[in-house]
Parts: sequence; C-alpha cells; structure tokens
Amino acid sequence: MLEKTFTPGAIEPEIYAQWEASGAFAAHPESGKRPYCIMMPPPNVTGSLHMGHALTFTLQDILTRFERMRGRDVLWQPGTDHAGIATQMVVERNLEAAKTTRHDLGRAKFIERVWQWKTESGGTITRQLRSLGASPDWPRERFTMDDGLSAAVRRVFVQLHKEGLIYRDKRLVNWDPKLHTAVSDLEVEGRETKGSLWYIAYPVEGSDESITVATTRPETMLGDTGIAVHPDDERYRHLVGRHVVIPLVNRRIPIVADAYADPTAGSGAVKITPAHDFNDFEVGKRHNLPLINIFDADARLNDAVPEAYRGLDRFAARKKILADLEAAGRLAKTEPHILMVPYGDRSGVVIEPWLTDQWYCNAAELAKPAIEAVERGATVFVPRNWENTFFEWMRNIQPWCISRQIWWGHQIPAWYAPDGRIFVEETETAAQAAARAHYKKDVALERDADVLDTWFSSALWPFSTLGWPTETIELKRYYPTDVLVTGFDIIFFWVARMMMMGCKFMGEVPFKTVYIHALVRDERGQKMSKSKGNIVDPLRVIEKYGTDALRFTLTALAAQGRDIKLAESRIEGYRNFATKLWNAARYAEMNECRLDAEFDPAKAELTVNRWIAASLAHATLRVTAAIEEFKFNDAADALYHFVWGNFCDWYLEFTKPILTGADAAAKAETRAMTAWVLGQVVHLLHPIMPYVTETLWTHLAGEKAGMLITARWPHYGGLADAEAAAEMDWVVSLIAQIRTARAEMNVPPGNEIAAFITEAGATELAWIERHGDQLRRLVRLSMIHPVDAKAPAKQNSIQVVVEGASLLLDLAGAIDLGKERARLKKEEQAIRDELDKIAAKLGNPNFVARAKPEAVEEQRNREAEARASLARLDAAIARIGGA
RNA sequence: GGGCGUGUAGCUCAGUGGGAGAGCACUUCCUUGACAUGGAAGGGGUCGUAGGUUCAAUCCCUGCCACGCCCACCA
Repeated sequence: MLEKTFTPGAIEPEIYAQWEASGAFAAHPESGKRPYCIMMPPPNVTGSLHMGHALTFTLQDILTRFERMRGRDVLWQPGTDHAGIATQMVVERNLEAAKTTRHDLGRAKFIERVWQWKTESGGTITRQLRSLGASPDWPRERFTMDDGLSAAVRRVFVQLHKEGLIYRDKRLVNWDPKLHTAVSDLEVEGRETKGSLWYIAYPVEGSDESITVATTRPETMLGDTGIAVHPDDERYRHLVGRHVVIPLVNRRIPIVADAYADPTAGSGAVKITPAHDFNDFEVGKRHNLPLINIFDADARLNDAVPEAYRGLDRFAARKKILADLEAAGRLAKTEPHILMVPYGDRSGVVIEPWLTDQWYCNAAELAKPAIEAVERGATVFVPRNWENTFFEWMRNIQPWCISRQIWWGHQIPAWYAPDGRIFVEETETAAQAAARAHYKKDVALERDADVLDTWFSSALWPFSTLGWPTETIELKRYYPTDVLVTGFDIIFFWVARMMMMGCKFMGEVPFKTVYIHALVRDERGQKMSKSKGNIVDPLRVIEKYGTDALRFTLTALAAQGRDIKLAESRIEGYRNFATKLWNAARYAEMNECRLDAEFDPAKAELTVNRWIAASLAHATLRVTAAIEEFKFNDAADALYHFVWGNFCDWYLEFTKPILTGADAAAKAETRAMTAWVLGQVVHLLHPIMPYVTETLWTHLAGEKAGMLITARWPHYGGLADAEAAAEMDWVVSLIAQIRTARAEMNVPPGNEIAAFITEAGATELAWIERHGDQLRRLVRLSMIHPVDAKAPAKQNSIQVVVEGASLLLDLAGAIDLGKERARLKKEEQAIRDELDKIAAKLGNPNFVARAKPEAVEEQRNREAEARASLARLDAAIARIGGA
C-alpha cells in the first residue's frame, strides 16, 4: 500500500542507488541503437550546487531520460573542471588560515595540496548532482586534469604552436595585481564607476603656453611619453612637433598629431601612456613613442618614477600626484565623470594594462571555420537569436591570452634553452631531443612556469573526454554530440572555444544543437549572489519540497528567451502537484485499479474511458513535441493540466459512480483504464519527476515489470475520439452550469435537489441519460425527471440553460425570483454581447468575402449556437415572468 | 556607440492573425470514502504607447516610452 503522504526525502536516495546500481545510466557504445550524446558542462571540481546548476542539469537529465526511453543509446558524459584560478584561490585561502602561503610551500608541494583538496572536496558536486536525480554515465566521469585530458591539451598546444596559431608575444595584457596573473578579456568586467576627469596643464617647452589634457588616471602621467592632438584641430595645430615637460617628472615628451585624439572629448588633447593603456599602446606604436612601465606586479610604482612616488600603491599615488599638481598650480580643473573601470571577475580588484610576455592563441583564424559552421547550420542555436551574439563576438575576436601566472593547471609544454630559444613539445624528453638536435649537444632546459587558461582544456571537452587523440569507439560514435545545454553567460568562454577547437581538431562541429537556457534569478529578478544574500539553495529546496518539485518548477519556468525568476510559492505549487499525483495513485490502488497487460485502451467502450484515452494521447503528442523542441515549459504545462485538470478533476470524479456501481463490465473497463492512464502518466512525467514516478510505477506495475527509467516512451495511434470529446465536453459544461447556478443562488452544497428536463434534443437527452449517475453525484441531484414530467412551480426552482438543453432544479421551497431573474439576465447579456461581436463580423461584407471560409463557417456556427442558447434562456426568463 | 531581450490579472509568467490564459494571492462556500499539499463557485486585464499592414492585430511591421542584459578603447 502507498503511504498516506509522499515523503520524497525518505525514498530518493534509495531509488537513486537502485538506478545507479542497475546500470541504467550507462551508455552502450557496442549496441546497435542510435546514439545520443550530451556533454555535461563540467562544474568546478571544488564547487557546490547552485540554482543555475540545478536548472541546467535538470534540463539535461530530462533530455537524457527522454531519449533513453525513446530507445536511443544515450551518453551523458559527466565530469568536472579543475577551474585553475578559482580552485587555486580556495586552497590559498585555506593556507592563509594556516598562516602560510603557496610561496612558502613551493610549487610542487602546493600542487600536491590542491590535489589533496580535490580529493577531499571534489566529490561534493557530483554527490549533489546525484541528489538532483541526474543520470549521467558516472563510470565515465572525467576531470580536465586527468592524464588523458592533459595529454590532449599538450597535443593541441603543440600542434597549434607548430602551425603558428599559438605564439608568444609581448604586449599589454589585463594584469590582475592581486592574483599576479594575466587574465583574458572575458575575465574582465567593466563596472560603471563615479570618478573624475582631471585637467592637467603641461607646460610647452620654450614657451609660456601650456597644453591641457584631460585624464581619468592622473597617476599614469608618470609614464607619459607623448601628447596627442587631432591633426585637424586648429587649436593645437601650431603645437604639433613641439614638446612639453611633464609636471612633477620633468621629462620632455613630444606633441604628436593622431586621429585618435577626439577634439570633442575633454580638452581635445590627450596624454599618451603606451605602457598602461590599450589605446595609447597603439598610438605609441604609430609614433615610435617609448614605453615606460611604471608599475610592478602589485601595481605599485616602480623605480622608473621620481623617487617621491616609488613604492606607492596606484591609488595612493593618484592622491599624492593630484595634491602635488594642485600645489604646483598644474591642475586646471576637475569634473565629475562616470567611467567604466575594469575589474578582475575573480579577484574583484582593478585590472591594470601591463606589458608582459604571454602566450597567445590566434583565435581569429580558428574562428573562421566555426563561424562558417554556424552559418551553414551545422550547429544550430536554440533560441536562434543567440547566433547573432555568437557571430558578433567571433567576427571581432581578439587574440586569446592563454597563459596564466598561477600554478594549478596544465603547465605549458614549452622549454627554454639558456639562450632563450623555446622548444615546444609534448614532453620534456622530446623538447630535450629537439634541443640536442639544434645545439648538437645537451643543454639544460627550463620549463615555462605558466599554466594554461582553464578554458583551454574545457575547449577540448567534447572530444578529449571521448578519448582523443586515440581513435576510440566512443569518439567515432558520439562525436559530434547531439546537443549542448548551457547558459548564455558562457557562450564566449566555452561554446565558442569548443566550436573552434572541435572544427580544428575533429574537422567537425562538437554539437548539432546548442540549447541556451535562461539564468535563474531571485523572485525580484536580481541575479543571485552571495553578496546580495538572495541565494536560493537548491539543496535546501530539495530537502523542503523534494527533488521532483524543484525539477518540475525549473522545467515549468524554463520558457525560451526569458530569465527565470524563482519564487518559492511556485515550488510549493508544484510540490502540491506531486502530492496530487501521489493521491491519485493511492485512490487507484484503493479501488483495485490494476495494470492489465491484456487491456487495449483503443477497445474501450464507455465514453468517459474513450475520452480520457484520447485526452492522454493528445497530451502525449504535446509533451513529446515540446521536449523535442526544447520547449520544456510546454511539456510541463501539458502534463500539469492533463493530470490535474483532466485526469483528477474530471476522470476520477466522473468514474466514481462506475467503480461503486453494479455494472461489472463497466467497472472492469474503468479500473483497467484508470491503471493504464496512470501508468502512462508516470512514463510521461518521468523525465521531469523521476523519483515520484519511479516509486508509483513500482507500486502499480510491481517489481518484475522493471524500472521506469528503462521503460519505453509512450506512443500510440488510434485513440483520438472526437465523438467522446464532444459528449464529455457537453456533460462537463452542463455540470459547470448547474454548479454555477447552485452557487449563485446560494443553494447549500449538501442539498440534493430534483432536476426536470424542460427541453432537450435527442442527442442531449441520451447524454443526460447515459451520465445520470455522474450528474446526480457531481452536482447533487436526487433525481432527473424526463421532459414531460410535471415541473415544479416557478417560484420554487432555478433554471439551467446549456447548449441544446434546459433544466429546472426544484428547490422545494421559495427562491428569490428577483435574484434568479438577475442571474439569467446576466447570462443573457453575455450571450447578446457575443452575438453582437459575431454580427459585426458577419455583417462585414469584406469579412465574408475575404476571410478564410473556415473562419466564416466558424462564426456562423457560433452564431447559431448562441441564438439557440439565447432562445432557451429567453424562454426560461419568460417562465419566471421576466421581461 | 552597437547588439539582444522584455513590457499581458495584485505578484511571477505562458500564449495565439479571428471567442484573453496559468500558478500564487484575493472573495464566498465545502472537512462528501484519493488528496484541506484538497474541492466548488467568483472578482480582477482598453495585452506599454502612437501609427501602419490586414476583412480582422494582444500577436506582423515602424516609431516612441520604460526596464534589463551583453559587447565596445573614447581621455
């Protein structure tokens, strides 16, 4: 027997363990089934589950379970990412607590510590994924720093280097002065900041004139090597070619003409600091201006600046320089100014453009085939508009700085000879051999200390996890993968780079479809973040409402093209849905509705049974199509309404008289149908709500039927039944009308009343007769008298008018006739309003002439129906003496 | 500056070229043998705004307003 209430917490771990142990999650590369593959975006190995994970993994799991049930050989490839900077930061924080640093430890020891940390905490996220019900092929779990994946990284690096697509370059990078590493453009976020625009007057050499420049970063003046004005700017034309002397520094720098200077911005003259500004770097190159690096790795002023400023932090330096300028009378004016300041997304400190040697990847070259692949539709984005975003970025892509000055990650396979020559090889021995060949003798090689950007290895994920560069059966079978499910926030970081690397090394796109889902926000639409304190913890939700409730909620809210604002009331509502389903199953069990293998729903005879089967078939089509089209919310909606609205509210209530009645054949058919529909429903719901459905299936079908996770997805023909639908729709509307009339006339719900049919067509009469038991029960009628029976007095009865029939309910006591009249008049008015609308249309010759014939026909039908109802309603009003 | 998206019931959001929907909230009633995590009835919206296309627009097109996000080197 099913328990009185569904307690998810008690059963989930047990069911999950059964699934996992049964091998139901496993891919079968040797099978003859059609393959289907999803690459799990690897979460950070030291991370823990947040709502974004919950959403993305729920959707992936839905697709996985759905396709598995449809008979595909599904590989959902799991794994985790080493997350270089993030993980290193976590471990460094731990060290800090132990009053030590990575530098105290040394590189080897530190890396050992990180591995140790990975061992300790790396299981957290995968454990949490399990509690979410995710069903990837766990034994195939990979880590981006596994031997195999590391070998793939080296292979790719070396090959791209040999082709000149990876190279070393000295240029400005985004330097993180806290983390002491370069970061890529993507890891820098601009934050709008209230600052100032300071106008500084630089005296022109050999003249009384001075030239004023505007700057948001006065401290960089110590590194100025020029002043630029626009070549057409009349105000400054006479100064081009002359020199100014930098205040406080007393260095002589030229005034150059360059179109970069915008005459309308600031003073029209701009200071040029080539070593500390990306634009200035370019201007400097054009005019051969020297680069003066004034910062050290901490962004403190170095020895290239006057002694008074050396060692100062950049912000302290700004203050002092402004004060000194003021004192020297060189600060012309100060304006408030809003500017975008670059911050490191990990460190949260201001990023400094800094001149260093780094490794770069020629992304523009790699992007070409990836762009072309999306253009020709080899990869399709869903929703389609994300392709614009992809194209926009890929067509303007900048060189990708791939080296990081941290320790945790894939160390770059480059070795330096004493003379600075670089040998890039997959192993040190190969590098040694190459060096020996070059120098004709052994030389000591030193390995590049840097590691690769984490996203470099992630970019290889779709093929490195499948065994590349080895030609494995998995690689042949599952690449290209079917769909990548991810959020738009990592299109650039990850999707674009996988496209580049996949096209380059596999010669084929990594996935046929990229489904981009929304971001999960809090109920006010704010991005969830620790600092805002608005995080909804999925694990807490699971504990409180159950995994299925969370999964269903996320699914129901996963409409394309919109963010998800997660309100707890929504989760509660869908938890109730799980309870509803549970209780329906309990009801079925109590009424001995058992699955019958012999039962053929297409052969059902009772209208109500034919109707529910047809409704189910319709819902099944909707759900299937919705999942195929990634319209997850539609799938959830169709299921919710079928289960609650059709099956529970109507079918189960409607068939109660049959189950308690005397007609054995009808009872048997209804029991079998109830069990069958329930069985189908748990199939359809399983991808979204795996736990409750698996539990119910076991109860319904028994242990030997096999687990639901391995069952076949429903598919049927021949169940559509327009006649049954018409009949049931009519009975439902009759019941609704009677209920409304009773409620509005304040008839106590418990009162049983006799009904008299005053008017009915032959069809309607037959329907009333056929469903008499249901009518008596569902709207509390004691008796239904035929058309010619003696009707009660008008002051004792209320009237019900539906399409094709009128009834009179005998209250056996005086009613408020005025109220009854008003009620009927209100109904009449509604019908008249509708008739007016229809008349306006049909009265329009253009409509009749130009609209589709079906549309005209439909209006005519509606008009006829409305007129008939109106006539009966008027008759009813006349009966009680209304005008 | 460029790109994308959003504006529909009190709130959160679906939706469709031809009769405005859901969940939650609200009002009234109901502890009837699955379910009060429930059932029944009900109130509530000129579908942001101004035009255009169309026989017909909440839906398609254009402008505008508001909000959000992404990208971008303007001092």
